[in-house]
Amino acid sequence: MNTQPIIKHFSTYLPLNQQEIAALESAIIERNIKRKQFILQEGDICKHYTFIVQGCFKMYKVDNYGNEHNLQFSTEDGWIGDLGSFYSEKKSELYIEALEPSIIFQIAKPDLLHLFTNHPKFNIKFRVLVENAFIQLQKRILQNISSTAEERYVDFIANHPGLFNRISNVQIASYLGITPEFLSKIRKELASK
Amino acid sequence: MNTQPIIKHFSTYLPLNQQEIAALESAIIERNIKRKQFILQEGDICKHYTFIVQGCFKMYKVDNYGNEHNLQFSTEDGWIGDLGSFYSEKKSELYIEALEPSIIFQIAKPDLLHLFTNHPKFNIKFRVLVENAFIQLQKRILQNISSTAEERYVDFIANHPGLFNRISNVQIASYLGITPEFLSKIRKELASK
DNA sequence: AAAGAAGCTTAATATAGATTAAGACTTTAT
DNA sequence: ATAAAGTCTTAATCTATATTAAGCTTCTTT
Repeated sequence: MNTQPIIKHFSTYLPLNQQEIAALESAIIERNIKRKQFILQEGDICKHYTFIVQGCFKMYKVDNYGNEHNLQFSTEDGWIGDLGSFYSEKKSELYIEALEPSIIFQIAKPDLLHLFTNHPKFNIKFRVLVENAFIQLQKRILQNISSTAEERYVDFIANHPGLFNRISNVQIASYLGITPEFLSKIRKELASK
Repeated sequence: MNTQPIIKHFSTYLPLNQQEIAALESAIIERNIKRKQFILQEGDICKHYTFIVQGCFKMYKVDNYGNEHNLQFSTEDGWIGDLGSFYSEKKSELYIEALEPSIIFQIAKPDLLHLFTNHPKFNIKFRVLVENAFIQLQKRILQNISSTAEERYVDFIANHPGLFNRISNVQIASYLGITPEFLSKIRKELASK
């Protein structure tokens, strides 16, 4: 198991010493995930924090009409998981599914709590991780309550230059909260400008 | 200065010892805020984490057309602040304004970082605070991309039983991302059901 | 007490975005 | 290699929500 990607991920923010690296390595499990494979399904309890070494995932909810609504995408060097379910240990309402063949590292809750207790640095790193994710979500909420679909699409493309060539417009529409047909219309209008 | 409310707030989650209470007390500044008074304005850097002892605040953005969009309300026993500006030390795009005469405790950034470094318990508490806020925001995003305005209003009322009698419908409409006129129409339809 | 500001509602009209349906194209699985 | 599944687009029609404007009511300030 090549743990370099996650060690690098942590060390960029706060360098880890040998002890901390060893503790981290003993907490992670490597998994290979196929395209379309789920790592979380509605009704499951989310038991792991997942770090993506390679690949791409979507996290979404299926509503009462069977429609999917994408809450989040994550790729290399990012994290994914249903924090609500993870901490409350209640059933999740979300699915997490691989959009590409992927390699992930997972940390189970007891192992994460052990890291928090014995190596304060991880506590800090995860506080900062969640703070940053929170700040991003706030921006998205503001956009959702104050911008048109076209503005949101333009902004999504600008802020996710990597993703745009990697996932389908159907997935992007679901993230923006619009139908694929309307996204197609928006793209046509933008092209003619 | 009666610091009981904030000590109780922390102790409910993780009891504080005498040392920690003393450290917390020396970090906080009490302020009385009048109705319509700002504790943050666009262009300011957010220098404090704010705990609300009594009263009610809204945090909002003013868009290019001069329209306000409410991102968050907070009341007694809650926190408010622009975390993005607080941690990045960049200018905020948000306003935080009292909707009622209020009493707050503020912790300046150096004092908070000092607490984080010297009393790990605060690190944990603030990680959990942000995690919970993050989980709530995720639910709100899901609702925004998957529900009608009527569903969002019904849900807002159900989840904020205290607020509903306390703030105007204009403020609620701004939070939901709709116009006050349309909210009025929704309320009429709900009443006739 | 009076004046002004803010809040709530109604209604007519306009627009953003959804729905339905269909056809062409591309990718994936057998 | 072929069928099946998924993708993208177009267009017609429909619906949710915005805009504008007006009138009435309730707070807030002097």
